Amino acid sequence: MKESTRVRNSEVAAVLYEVADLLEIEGVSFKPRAYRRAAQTIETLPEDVAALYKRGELEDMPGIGKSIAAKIGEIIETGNLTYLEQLKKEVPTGVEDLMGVEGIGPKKALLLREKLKIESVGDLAEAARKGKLRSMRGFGKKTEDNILEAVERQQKSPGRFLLGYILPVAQEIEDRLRGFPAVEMVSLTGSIRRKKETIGDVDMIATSAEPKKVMDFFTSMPGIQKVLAKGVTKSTIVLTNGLQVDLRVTERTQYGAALQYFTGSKDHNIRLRGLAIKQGWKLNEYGLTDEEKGTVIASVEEGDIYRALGLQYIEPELREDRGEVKAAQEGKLPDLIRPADIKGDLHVHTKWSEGSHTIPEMASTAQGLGLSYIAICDHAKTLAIARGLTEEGIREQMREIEALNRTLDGFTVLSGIEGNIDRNGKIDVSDAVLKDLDVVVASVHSGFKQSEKEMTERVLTAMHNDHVDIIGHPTGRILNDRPPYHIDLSRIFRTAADLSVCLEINAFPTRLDLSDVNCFTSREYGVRCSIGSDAHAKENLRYLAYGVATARRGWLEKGAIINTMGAAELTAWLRS
DNA sequence: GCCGTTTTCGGCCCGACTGTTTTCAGTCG
Repeated sequence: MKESTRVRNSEVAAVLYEVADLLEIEGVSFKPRAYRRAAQTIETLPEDVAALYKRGELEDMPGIGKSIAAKIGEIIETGNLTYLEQLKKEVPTGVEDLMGVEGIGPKKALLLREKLKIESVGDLAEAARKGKLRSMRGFGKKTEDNILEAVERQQKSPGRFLLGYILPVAQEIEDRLRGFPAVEMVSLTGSIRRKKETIGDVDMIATSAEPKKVMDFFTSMPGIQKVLAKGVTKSTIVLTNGLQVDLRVTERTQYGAALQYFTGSKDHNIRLRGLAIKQGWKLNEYGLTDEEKGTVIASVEEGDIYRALGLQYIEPELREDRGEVKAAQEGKLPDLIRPADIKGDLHVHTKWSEGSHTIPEMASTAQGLGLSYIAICDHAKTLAIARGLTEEGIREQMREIEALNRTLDGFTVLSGIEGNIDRNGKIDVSDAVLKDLDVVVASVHSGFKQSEKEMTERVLTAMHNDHVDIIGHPTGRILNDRPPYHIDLSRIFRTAADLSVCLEINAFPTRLDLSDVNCFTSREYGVRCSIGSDAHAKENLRYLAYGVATARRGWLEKGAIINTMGAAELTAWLRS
């Protein structure tokens, strides 16, 4: 197959996801889940789906049977899927958009389209303002008001919230609840506990003997824009920044079950329920129970539930139904990297280029965070916009670092650079300078529109430069803003493993690049990664934790991450 | 549409809350 027409795994997955969405609108049961599961399998495939297809091995993959395999074949052969085209014709235009509005599901969306000819969110707001919705069965004045408000919120909303920016906000609410006397235990749950890169809303649970008091407290905290729901055990608020927060209150004896249940993911829970059903048990937010005998098997602590189901404890970051339940059954879960394993930060900017703080300021903040080294990796000359360093500048900075290191105790500053990879794969710093630096990161900062072949060759060329240690933010994506550039990651992974060049897990909240899914597939190749905060100010150094979270979501162990080594061991390894 | 240590057909998670209803459907997670 020609390079230019090669269908990417992500594109095949996207088609399957769309089929799932459309089937869901049509009210078809079970099939949407089947298509989503298949899409997820394709997404996390360590190799090209086309290669698998050619070998006739598609049906060996989890969630892919005869029917979906044939459809994937059609996508690969023709770039199209007639089944999807047909579904698109069946589902009236606009219905998908309408379902994006809070409180509108498939039933209401179809009804609005059918009865009122509403095709867009704009139409919907217009009709609501004119009071046209309340005439329809199942709609009333209240529904109309809520829809209007939901549309307004949606229009103001910045999309999904980035983990790195929203976790501190969520933790503040958590602390506030913890400080309320009627609250016993409190925890974040949902996607924020699983440390997903973006968060739709924040879920939390608390235990209390007086749930009503807790609900009153929760729904009257400062900074609330609207209370969406307030019940005895469950309430939902919207903060002034548009963030939605759900709180569930349970009894202390059911804390573990609630924590497990509300942490999800949905697919992970469905799999667990399946295990429970096989035992003749039932699993819900109140506990794992044997209905026949009327006994509670586990509910107090989360770990009890996994144990009772015959599983190793599964860390929240792994609960995405990517094979973790099977691995836990077999006792083969990875021993995930922990934040405390990280000894240093391998991507730090300073005032020398576009950073806000000096080298000593960054070093002292890092030491305060428990790190024992940082690598100063400012931009080089090509990035004039970021005040990139000339070669003389780099030499001068190296002298400052050397002098600083003589004054530091128990901490080392490594000299480094974030070189720019030009369109031909050349680094904008000469070998003579590169060879004297401790750490060389090389990244793509421009020419994102190159073809996949060009981009891949470009980065491979950079990797073949003997002095390059790390490829920075390897896919160039910016969350909520810029998709990854087209690059053949399987070739990058293979070469990274062959040449012992590391791939960065850039921990900056807008990047998280490599992504969790990329990390997951990289394991198959034996790639080593580095985690770097890409800090542009001392306050950013804490972002390192989000890189660790991404690595954990990608099943990575300590050994896969080079900055779990101490400074001496690391520099020796980089030189070898 | 997939799957299987109850297996090749019959399952596939389940409860809270809202707003509309007069006993429940729709939505959400």
